[in-house]
Amino acid sequence: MGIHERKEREKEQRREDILDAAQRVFFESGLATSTMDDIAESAELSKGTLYLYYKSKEDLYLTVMMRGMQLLYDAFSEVANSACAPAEMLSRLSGAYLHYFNLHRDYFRMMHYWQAPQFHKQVSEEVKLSCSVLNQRIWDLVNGMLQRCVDGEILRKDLKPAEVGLILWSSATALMMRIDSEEGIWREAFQLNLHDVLNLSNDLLFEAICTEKGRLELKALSNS
Amino acid sequence: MGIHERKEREKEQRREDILDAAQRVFFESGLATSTMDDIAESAELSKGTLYLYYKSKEDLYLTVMMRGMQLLYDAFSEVANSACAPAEMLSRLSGAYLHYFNLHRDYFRMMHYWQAPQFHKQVSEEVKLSCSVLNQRIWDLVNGMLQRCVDGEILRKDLKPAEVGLILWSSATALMMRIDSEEGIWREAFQLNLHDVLNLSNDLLFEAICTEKGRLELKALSNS
DNA sequence: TGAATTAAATGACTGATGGTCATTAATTAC
DNA sequence: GTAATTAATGACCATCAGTCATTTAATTCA
Repeated sequence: MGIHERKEREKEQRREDILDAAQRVFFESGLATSTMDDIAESAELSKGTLYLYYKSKEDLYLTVMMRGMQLLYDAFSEVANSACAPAEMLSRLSGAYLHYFNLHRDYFRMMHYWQAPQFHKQVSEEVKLSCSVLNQRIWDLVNGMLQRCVDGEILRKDLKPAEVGLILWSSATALMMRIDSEEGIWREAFQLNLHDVLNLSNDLLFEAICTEKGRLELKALSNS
Repeated sequence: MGIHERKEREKEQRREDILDAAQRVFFESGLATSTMDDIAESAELSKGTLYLYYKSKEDLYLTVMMRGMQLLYDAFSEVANSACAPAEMLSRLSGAYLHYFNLHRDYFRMMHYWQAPQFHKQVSEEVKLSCSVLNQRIWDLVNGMLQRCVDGEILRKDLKPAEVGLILWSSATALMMRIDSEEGIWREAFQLNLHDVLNLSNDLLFEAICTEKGRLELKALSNS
């Protein structure tokens, strides 16, 4: 009796269709100015139906955001699974995040909301938990890679992998946020190209956290 | 004819009273769950009156936030005006930001909203402009100090002051955001004290952006 | 096949809340 | 003391997230 299974599939499909519609609307208008009626119209469903699949607008927003987190996970995963030396892996990891930012700016932007609970009003515990779990998986993946860099004597042994990851991630993300919302201002007021600043910031930090061996290998990679 | 002036003063006072009330409510509940009725009640005024002084809830929120920006400006200003050597000034500047974060966490938190326009819905152009101007003044102040560090051969000559400022600011702020909302998670999941990570991140960056002279003077300061 | 049952979808409705405006109250001017 | 001006009010409006009684469609089973 495959009817039950077919129905499950259809339900899952509907969930995805709604998410597609929500994504279109949120990408277009942001959280504040998107309405559930807009999303319903875009999905060609009634508003009530949206609520059969998602508990609140904020849950829907964060569920779209999780697609973005999953893409980031996949990108990092590919780096982690590529059989390459630690130094190259570190370089690729950093490159993957930059690539993600340029390619998936909309998802990147949504992640701020997750980071700032003071703007949450109707986020369900389930969705909060799902986000946390996915977030944690990304960090575990990154920390694993960084641990391999420590073991391979690319990163200084006196630094914990999580510590290094957090430092690199923080400075890069904060600069990306600026690029996203204030790139023009910084170019005009201070003659600064924020993409260059981001590269510089990365270079400085790598310089500071790598072993001598790591510095040499990274330099060799960037010259090749 | 002092009546007109007295009225101006009273109006200004009322504006401040409303802002005090808004601050109490926003600090207590955040933007999303605070209501204009709450603020009106806290101010012992009718809701209509609030709108004689502020155009929208979001304007009110950002005006409270600007108090926080002004406090930061004042703190930085004090550092800039203290007659001390560039190295000590740099050290104090960094310390002032950390002190600000610990002392004025509520204001610090509000600043995320300003940084993320995708969550704006009713922010007026006037208030946006005021925020930008104040923001710019802070950056001018910081850049002036950093320029003095370059001139005093504390900071590397090949780095633009604005570049250095942005890099230091970005990494510190992103870590502070984590401390504010996820301190417990990082302590439990990764045995990381985020305050230590923040210090480490600062040390690494200072190491990378200072001249040899600067490194020595900063080390001397931290030992004294 | 068709009546009975279950499941899915609907959209009119409710409640909350940001924002408005005609009216009232208070102050000032003459 | 009265007219004119200014400030404050709160009932009201509009929007929109979220609900639920009803309808529609699909499935079961006699």
